[in-house]
Amino acid sequence: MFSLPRAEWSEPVRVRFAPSPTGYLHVGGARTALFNWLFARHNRGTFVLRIEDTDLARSTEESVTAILDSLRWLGLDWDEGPDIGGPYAPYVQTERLDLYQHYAQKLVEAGRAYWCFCTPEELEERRQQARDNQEAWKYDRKCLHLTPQEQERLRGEGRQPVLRFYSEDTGATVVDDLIRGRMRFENDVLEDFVLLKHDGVPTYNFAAVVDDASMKITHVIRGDDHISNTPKQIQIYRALGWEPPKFAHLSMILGPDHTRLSKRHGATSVGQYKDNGYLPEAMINYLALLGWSLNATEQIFSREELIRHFTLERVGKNPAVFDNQKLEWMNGVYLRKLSPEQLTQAAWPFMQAGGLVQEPSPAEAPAEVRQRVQRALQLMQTRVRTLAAFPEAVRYFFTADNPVEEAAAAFLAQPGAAARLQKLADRLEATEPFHQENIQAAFAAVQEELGISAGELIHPARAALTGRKVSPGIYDVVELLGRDESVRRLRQAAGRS
RNA sequence: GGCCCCGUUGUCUAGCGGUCUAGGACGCCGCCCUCUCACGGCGGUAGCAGGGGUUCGAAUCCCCUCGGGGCUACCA
Repeated sequence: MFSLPRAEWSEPVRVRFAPSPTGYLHVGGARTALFNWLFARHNRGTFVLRIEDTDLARSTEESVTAILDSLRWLGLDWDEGPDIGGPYAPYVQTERLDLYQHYAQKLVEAGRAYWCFCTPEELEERRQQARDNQEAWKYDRKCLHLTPQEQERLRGEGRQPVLRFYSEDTGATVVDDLIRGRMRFENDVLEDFVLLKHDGVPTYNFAAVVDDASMKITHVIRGDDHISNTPKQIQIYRALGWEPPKFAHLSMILGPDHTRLSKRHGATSVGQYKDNGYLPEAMINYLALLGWSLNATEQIFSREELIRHFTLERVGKNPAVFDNQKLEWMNGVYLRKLSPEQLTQAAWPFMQAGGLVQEPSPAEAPAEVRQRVQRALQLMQTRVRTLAAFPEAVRYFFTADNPVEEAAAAFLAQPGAAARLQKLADRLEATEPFHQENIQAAFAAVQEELGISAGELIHPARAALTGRKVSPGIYDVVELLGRDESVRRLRQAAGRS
């Protein structure tokens, strides 16, 4: 049985991720971007990146850069966007102001929009009054029937009007959501919302519609905080005589307290996860599972597998709590998949930040240093879950005088410990060549000579060599430390105990 | 308050009327491996929000209640 190529007969898929540059890329935004990207790639469609910077007060250039950086780090590449252009450029809303003006004019001409001179203060007053009377507030259309003369007069007074949409009074707007099914909204609950702000800049609902339509977006996949905007947008499409795209609303990502995930819950930006030592592959995989699943049995998916299997039908509709523990576990899974070279490359910046290496990259380090770092990282590869944990985990391989943990000190304080360490030092000093097999033999010889168990020698040795109670296998530790350093540490500890 | 969305173990989820004494994953607990820790292997813990229907039969369909969330801006 062959499956037919998907969506081959209909128009090619075009989706977009449209962040507003008012901060960093949030994991919720990243998940939305990911689902759009997966949908586009799965359907061999186009993934568009558009910057929605109509909030002049809060949008910043730094945010744009940060968001683009995070998307690149995640490997979510776009086919059209602000930096690379495309057939529907520009991809930044503040560079498309003429377009919104043009369609605003069309709406005015069609009698579907009108100028409103009410000031925010006046509106607030009336809103408050409605609240006091326990009434639901909806813009009262005070300015709907202003004559041209009255409008002139108000403008003369220096009032800068907003443009309001004349929304439908009767009937209902139905949305057939690809994830949620049919949703129905009574039109009379919608007020005449603002299309153009007093400075002529469009509001989100207007700009998004004009752009989605003019950019030929076929599927709008976004967070469910936009569900209540959808009927407004559909009405705009209708008023302009346009065919609305298909909608798919993703449920929110929640914090542990089941409220919308926010800074209060700790790390929430993609950049923070990068800085905290997470791998982009792990992040992608984890985010994909937040709302999507193939069969609930498989958890680990490569990028290619996600693309191959991703469909909107398998996206769930219930909100998901972001689980840092599972992300961490998954990061560990991906960490263990890395080759020694990849591991070294990935962990290097953290090693540098931890002060264990000087060079900014493995390529710039002497081969000997590189080898040593690589080996140390390998020894900890199954024992650590984030890249950021490496420096602390391997520190004693790189520093001469290491603090001795309390638990480790107990091993050194045991009667006879000093003699054992002394003997071990002597043996190791004479071990040649200094490799695993011979090192193990040296340990065995001391044990036999002293008539003690492996643990009775190894535990104090570990304490002496690492200052810790736990470490990688002791023979690995000794080998990497090298003969001179191992002997030195053993004797030093023996002398102290 | 109004409108809308959602509701399977602590968390992510499978389940689309019978194969469910509800499966997988994270977490947690125990055992094995073992020089410690981790990895790995094995096992355990815990759930269909509640109540009414429909049906021979409901986690699955309908209604109500309850709970959670979102929107209700000249923010997106």
